[in-house]
Amino acid sequence: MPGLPQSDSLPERVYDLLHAHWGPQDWWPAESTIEMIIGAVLTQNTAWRNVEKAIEGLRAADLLDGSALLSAPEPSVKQVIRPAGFHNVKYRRLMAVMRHLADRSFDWTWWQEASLAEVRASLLKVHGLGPETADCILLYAFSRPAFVVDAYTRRLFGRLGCAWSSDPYEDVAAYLARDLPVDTTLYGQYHALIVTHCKAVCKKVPICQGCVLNLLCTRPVERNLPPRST
DNA sequence: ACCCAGGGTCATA
DNA sequence: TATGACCATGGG
Repeated sequence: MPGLPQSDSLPERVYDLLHAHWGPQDWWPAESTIEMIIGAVLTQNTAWRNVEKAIEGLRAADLLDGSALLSAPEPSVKQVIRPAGFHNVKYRRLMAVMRHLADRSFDWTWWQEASLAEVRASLLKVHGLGPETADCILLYAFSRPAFVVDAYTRRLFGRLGCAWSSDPYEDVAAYLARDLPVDTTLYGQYHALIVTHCKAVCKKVPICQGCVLNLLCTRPVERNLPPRST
């Protein structure tokens, strides 16, 4: 209906409500690019407070540094990251990422200047970096407009009637970003707001009383992703 | 004694 | 290709 005001899409409405309620989020909590990347690996399926302990341990040991991490003794690194869990797996993943970054001498020029698709593909080649971790790094370490989809995102939109539980990551991201401006700051805020919101009120057990999205929650409708064009 | 957390990989059917 | 097990620790 041309001429009539277009109603906002669901992702836009959710963003507006979350931003109005929780305010601007200060993300990613890291003092350097390498610290952000290390944190992105350590926080895989792990509560952030446990990651903080590991990161502070690394900081105290002067290990928030790619070269230092690569040359540090394996047992000592594992000991320090132990609070973040999965230390054997995460040690291997950290080393794999650091070696990958060492290929470009821990210089960020290429990461900042190559196309988003190229950088994403490069990150995904690293064993232990999946789509979510790669997009977090793209978004928060390299300020690229990569839309992050995590379990909270699926849960939150699931509450709003979106039947996405098993749709591919890229499909969900493409749908959510479709009606949003391509904007790094916006994407960064969006992901942070979803995490903040879900940690507070959108737990696995539904708590929709008093939730800021209650207006949207009241009448869940099946919202399936459109069929993939390819 | 459960369940959960800012995922990803691998083996199996 | 689609589930399930596994990885490990700390807090509720």
